[in-house]
Amino acid sequence: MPTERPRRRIPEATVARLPVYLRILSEQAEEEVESISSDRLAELGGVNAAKVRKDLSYLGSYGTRGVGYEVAYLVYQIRRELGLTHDWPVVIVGAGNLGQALAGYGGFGERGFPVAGIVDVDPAKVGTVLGGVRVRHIDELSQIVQSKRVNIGVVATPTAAAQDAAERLVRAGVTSILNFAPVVLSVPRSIEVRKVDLAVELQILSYHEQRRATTSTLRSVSGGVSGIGGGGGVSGPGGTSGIGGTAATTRPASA
Amino acid sequence: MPTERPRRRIPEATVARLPVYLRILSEQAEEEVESISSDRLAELGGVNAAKVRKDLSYLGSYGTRGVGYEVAYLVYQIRRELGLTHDWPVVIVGAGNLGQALAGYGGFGERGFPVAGIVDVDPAKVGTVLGGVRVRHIDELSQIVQSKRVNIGVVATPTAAAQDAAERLVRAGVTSILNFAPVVLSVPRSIEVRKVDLAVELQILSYHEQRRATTSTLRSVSGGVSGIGGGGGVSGPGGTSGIGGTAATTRPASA
DNA sequence: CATTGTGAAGCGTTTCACAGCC
DNA sequence: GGCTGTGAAACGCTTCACAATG
Repeated sequence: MPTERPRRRIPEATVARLPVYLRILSEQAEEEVESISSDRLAELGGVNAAKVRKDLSYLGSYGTRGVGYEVAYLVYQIRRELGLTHDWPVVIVGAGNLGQALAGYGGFGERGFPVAGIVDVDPAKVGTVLGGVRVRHIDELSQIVQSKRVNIGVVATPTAAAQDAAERLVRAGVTSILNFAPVVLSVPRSIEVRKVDLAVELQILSYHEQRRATTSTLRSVSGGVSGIGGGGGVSGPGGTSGIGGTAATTRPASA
Repeated sequence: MPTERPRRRIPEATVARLPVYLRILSEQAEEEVESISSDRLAELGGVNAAKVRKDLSYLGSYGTRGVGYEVAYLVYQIRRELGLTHDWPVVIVGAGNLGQALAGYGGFGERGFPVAGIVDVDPAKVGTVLGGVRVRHIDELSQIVQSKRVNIGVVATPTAAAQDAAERLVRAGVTSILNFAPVVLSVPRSIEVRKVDLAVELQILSYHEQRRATTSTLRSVSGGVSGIGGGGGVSGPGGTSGIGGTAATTRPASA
């Protein structure tokens, strides 16, 4: 049993799906499922089975032909590959609506990302407690990052303050940033940035809604919606769904 | 001046970037900038200039060679293409931490997505007011969707309740869903679903952090971080940044 | 014989490079 | 001269199809 690290560079698209497999596999493990086929995993994840196999193949060959994958082992391998063998404390900048929600949302800590601290510029907010974490002043950012060994920062400030927040995070020593503000952050190339823009997501939906209305002007206003919750199929109309962020073209499995 | 609708199908990747251009262009318009080149727009958006030009070309040929694009006109074209010529009221299911933050976050309404309603199963939450909107019981969902002509629903429930929420939304007549719960929703193919999973984003960052640690064990602990905020360059190390969700390979412009 | 693992084909996206135009 | 618009090349991701195999 070789515990060697896979040398290959894993494609970004695959990296983005591994967390989804991981969640599904963890659920299966809880339900005492010991083995799973690529077909089943694909069904649960709303993806193509070939994609699942290719994705998993980047981790190494951990399946058994004719049988499937051992759930527990796969969970272990994915965790290792994603660097989830230990916790990654995060620091949140901005204790507004969003920052509060993030701090209060238990799912972060549960999934291995405990909130090491939350900071704000506004002295009025300092001292209040959110999700068990006391809000501290932004000047204490460096100290928090250093003492708690934080690598990941979350920007949850208003748009105007986001760039400054990012710069402070970088100066404090953070190397990855999750940005919720609708701006493109300017940071050194060595810093990994991911952006989540809620308005953009809605605007993409708006595009499809608009298209629906334009493409075929004739259409029964609330056509055949039903047949929900049946099998395991998933997904939007050749659009984006469970896995794959922006460019997943998913089709239901239809067992 | 042809106001004809572009016939071409716009690639999904482009659709995902148009909102970003739109935001930048709107900002430029506010600063009284009348004309902009693909180079400048690329710089501000953290993308390649060729990509900007190709993206905009799908809208039609609205630029002027040797000059650039007229900001106001481009704003108008992108809005039209994205279906943002009118508002899209949204309904939020789930008045927990996240639902509250979303309702309280003014940015939604400002960007053309007013919160038409927020519902919850918990009677204790019904009646409370969030961001100016009173929480109503989930049984009133259909009525809200019908009377306010809502097309877009937001799932902000705990994981366990998400599938039910989605089914209710679909039954109520919603045709697009923005899902914040970490599950793959099973809905009819005709429904457009987009998913935002905060834990997944963090896990992707974790992967890169882990990789950083593994790839080259020798490295100055807090190497050359500086040179921030200088020009207009952007982006991560060949990874994801401003534009492009999952698969943007951005490189700074370095004027 | 069911299911994995994977070359190879297919497809969508990005980038290049330059002709076309103001 | 500067900048757009776009074929064509390059790239990465997805899907197919089937040989390999427990």
